[in-house]
Amino acid sequence: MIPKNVHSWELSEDAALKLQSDLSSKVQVDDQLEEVRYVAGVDVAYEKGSDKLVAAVVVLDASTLGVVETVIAEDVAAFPYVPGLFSFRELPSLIKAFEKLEHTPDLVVCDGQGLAHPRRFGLACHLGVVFDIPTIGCGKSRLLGEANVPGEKRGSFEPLIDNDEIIGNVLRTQDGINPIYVSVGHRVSLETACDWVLRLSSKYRLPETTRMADQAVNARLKGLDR
DNA sequence: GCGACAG
DNA sequence: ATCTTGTCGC
Repeated sequence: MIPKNVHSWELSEDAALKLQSDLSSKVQVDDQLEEVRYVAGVDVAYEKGSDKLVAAVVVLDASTLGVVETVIAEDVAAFPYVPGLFSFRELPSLIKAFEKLEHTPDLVVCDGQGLAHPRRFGLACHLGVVFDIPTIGCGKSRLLGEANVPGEKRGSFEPLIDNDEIIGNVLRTQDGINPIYVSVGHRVSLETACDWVLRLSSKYRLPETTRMADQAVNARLKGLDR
């Protein structure tokens, strides 16, 4: 698939900050989902001592959760890891992978936050706006905000709050297992986002989409040094 | 000034 | 994210 909103990735940190503020106005927070036939997961992994990385997008059939397509892109990170500017490090590689995709996903589950971000423009929002596609932010840990501890049962959740604003949900996907952080990426409401994440996390802590992408990325990483 | 800080 | 040792659970 082809990016709809493109911009330069050769940016200083200051320019990246400004771009986030500008692009954040393009994020859609309401449900604009078609029939969800394909759900995609994305992940990136790094080669130990270098900035070489592998990005993967895995498309699953939404009803059977079977893998429909897997694409990989090898790349070199050109931006450092800076909390709050995460997308400028990983998105260029993910875009290369998406450009190889033959199936257009109806929904993308991202590995990182969406609106639960200092400028309300985490990786999930950025990816969503670049392709103008529905995305969900799904993080293993918290970047920003405060929340009560959700109940121990799968499906329990508590709002994640920053500045008196609900920026996401802390969601328990498995009984007694650490909850995860779900937030809106683009064109999906928070309620719908949590519904999907819960549905995709019926067996493990993380969504099946994320697990498949992680698996694809690490398989390629091993193949690199042989 | 000090700590916190997606991956 | 990646590295690492021991421990627990299926």
